[in-house]
Amino acid sequence: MADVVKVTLPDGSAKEAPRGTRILDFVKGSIGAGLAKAAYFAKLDGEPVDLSRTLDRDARLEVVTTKSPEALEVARHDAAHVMASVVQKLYPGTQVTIGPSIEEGFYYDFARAQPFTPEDLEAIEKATNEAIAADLPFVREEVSLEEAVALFDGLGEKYKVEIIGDIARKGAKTLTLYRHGGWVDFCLGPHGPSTGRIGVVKLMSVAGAYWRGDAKNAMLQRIYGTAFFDRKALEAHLARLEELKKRDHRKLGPALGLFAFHEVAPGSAFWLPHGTTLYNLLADAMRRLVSRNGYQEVKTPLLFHKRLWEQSGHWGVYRENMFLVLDKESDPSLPVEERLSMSLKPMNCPSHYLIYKMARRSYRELPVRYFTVDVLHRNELSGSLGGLTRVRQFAQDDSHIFVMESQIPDEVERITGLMKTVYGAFGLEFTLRFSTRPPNPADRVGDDALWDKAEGALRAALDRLGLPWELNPGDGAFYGPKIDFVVTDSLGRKWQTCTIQLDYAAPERFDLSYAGDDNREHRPVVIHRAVYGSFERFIAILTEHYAGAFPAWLAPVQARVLTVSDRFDAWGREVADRLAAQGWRVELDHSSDKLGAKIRNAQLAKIPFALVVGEKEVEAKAVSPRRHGGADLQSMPLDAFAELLRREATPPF
RNA sequence: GCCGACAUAGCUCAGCUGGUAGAGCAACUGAUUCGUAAUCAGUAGGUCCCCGGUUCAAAUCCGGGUGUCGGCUCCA
Repeated sequence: MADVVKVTLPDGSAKEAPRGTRILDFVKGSIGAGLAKAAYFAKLDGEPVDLSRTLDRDARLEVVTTKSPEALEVARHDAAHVMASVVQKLYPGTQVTIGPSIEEGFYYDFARAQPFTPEDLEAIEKATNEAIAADLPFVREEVSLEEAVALFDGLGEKYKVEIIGDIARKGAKTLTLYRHGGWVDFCLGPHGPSTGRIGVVKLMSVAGAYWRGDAKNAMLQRIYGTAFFDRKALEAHLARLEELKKRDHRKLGPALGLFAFHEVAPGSAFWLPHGTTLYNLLADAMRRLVSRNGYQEVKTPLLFHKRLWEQSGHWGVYRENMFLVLDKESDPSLPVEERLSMSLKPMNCPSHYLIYKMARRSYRELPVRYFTVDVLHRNELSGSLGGLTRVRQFAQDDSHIFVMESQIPDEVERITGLMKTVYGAFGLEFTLRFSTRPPNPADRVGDDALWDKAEGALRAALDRLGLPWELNPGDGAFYGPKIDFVVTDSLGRKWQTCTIQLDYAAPERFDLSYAGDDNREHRPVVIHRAVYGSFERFIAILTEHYAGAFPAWLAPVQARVLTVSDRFDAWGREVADRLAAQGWRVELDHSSDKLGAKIRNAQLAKIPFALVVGEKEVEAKAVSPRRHGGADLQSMPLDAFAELLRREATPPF
């Protein structure tokens, strides 16, 4: 066996090193001191490893420096370890569980009878940063599972012992320990070289979290934090959080008169005049779009007898989420549970199936596309309600499309076309995620042949679209595979909005059929789809995306006329009236405020156009528009402004 | 639902260890008639989330409830 190993670098060049050389020493000696200083961890043949590991075989070596997002991810995991060590020092008797790095930071779950207070958090943060300053090396050690159990059992860490049991069941024989200072935890690694390299840690919040996320398990204390290599990056992150807070639809919605909540109706919004305008504009635009695309709008009952839900299967699996209603003519001697035999609909699908069944269908009329904007109710857990994104009452731009199997690819393409039109109009990027059958056959209906067919059809449709998509194996609905649209807003946040779901099960349950060209009965396939998703959630996304400054076509008030003084109110009034008569949404500010104040108020109300009217404008029968955001347009005749509105404020679809 | 925090005027917030509730903005009234992000003065506005308890006395302390917010596996 040669006592040198060949190390291939990312640029393709190869170097030799004595077998057993530490990666960090190799980098320092054979590549450069600068890289060694910036290095955080490394990859050997693509596998992440500590810099303290040795080169024992020929391998490709990639050095990951603190410039890489991957290094930050590792550093945050390092930070979780350091914080946990500090917590155990400060609060003896606290047990550790898990502490992963997450998208914007890290968390660590602790088992401790007493919750952490905000003051505790401050103390922990301070001590964590002190431990970082102490620059303790992370030391890796591999031990047998028996040794590990003995170690953690001895420390009284019963959650850790439980995790080791899981690891043993997965077939592992050894465990890697990481120590810093006198503290020890186990994890896959890698870690950075030492605590000092982490940078700066900021603790964000405490929260309860169930062990393994299951409400049946013990409640743990979770501490969320984040870490950055330098303070500046941390401050940028905190500034971004501030910006998010400013854009929060829960704040902007009531402030702009869009919607409000009241404690007598948790989870159900009151739509105020401006919000109702916005809601209706979105609904009207969608109605026009779908009616041009072969959809038929229908309205169905809100209240149904439970027999419908028994047939659809909801009564078994979804009953917890439905609002049940007492049938007062039911037998009073029956238990209340049985008298609650009516329910508010949580979904539109079954009623669309019933409409489909109200006539005998021919292959000639497929695809049949029903569209409904009706109020739906779902009884979400009180603790999960929040703003417009998690509500109990909402409406979807919901459709169910009945197709022959051969029509699936065309129909999916057609639906995706709608998505492109709509999301393009809002400047929202989206990516596609294809979810396939749940892995456990017990969690799905239909045999493998059916699933093969359904997945094949969706995949074929995806390929034809030519849009990039990623696979999300095993995440399909129990009745069929689906395509999810993940939208990215102006702040880079991702939202799962609409889905296209193939459903082979519902046609069976409801015995749906159509007469084919062979004059025999066939089963159609149902496609569930929504473009906005729910109006409530979509308005929340748009509000934050636009920071409340909606484009002119959507703005509840499109223009506000500002008179320079009340000598010009008559022309101001006429401007407002004439624009309103043409269907534009206009207000007049004839208060005795000075122009500067009127401008300011119009800006704060995020109205797209402020129309200044003074002496010049009266003489010229003109207005001087000023865009939200400050751009001052030249004075123009009123008709020219109306033309500008026609160009900019007409719904794009 | 569970864990934690919070709840004072329309909004943003102050109100110390218990002693008759305050500011700014908004609103209203008056004056001002003004050219691109705040004119001045005055007036009014409160079930201190709700229900109990302790106390001579509760926004404040205690208990219960409601609502809101942060969370409740991105799995060593």
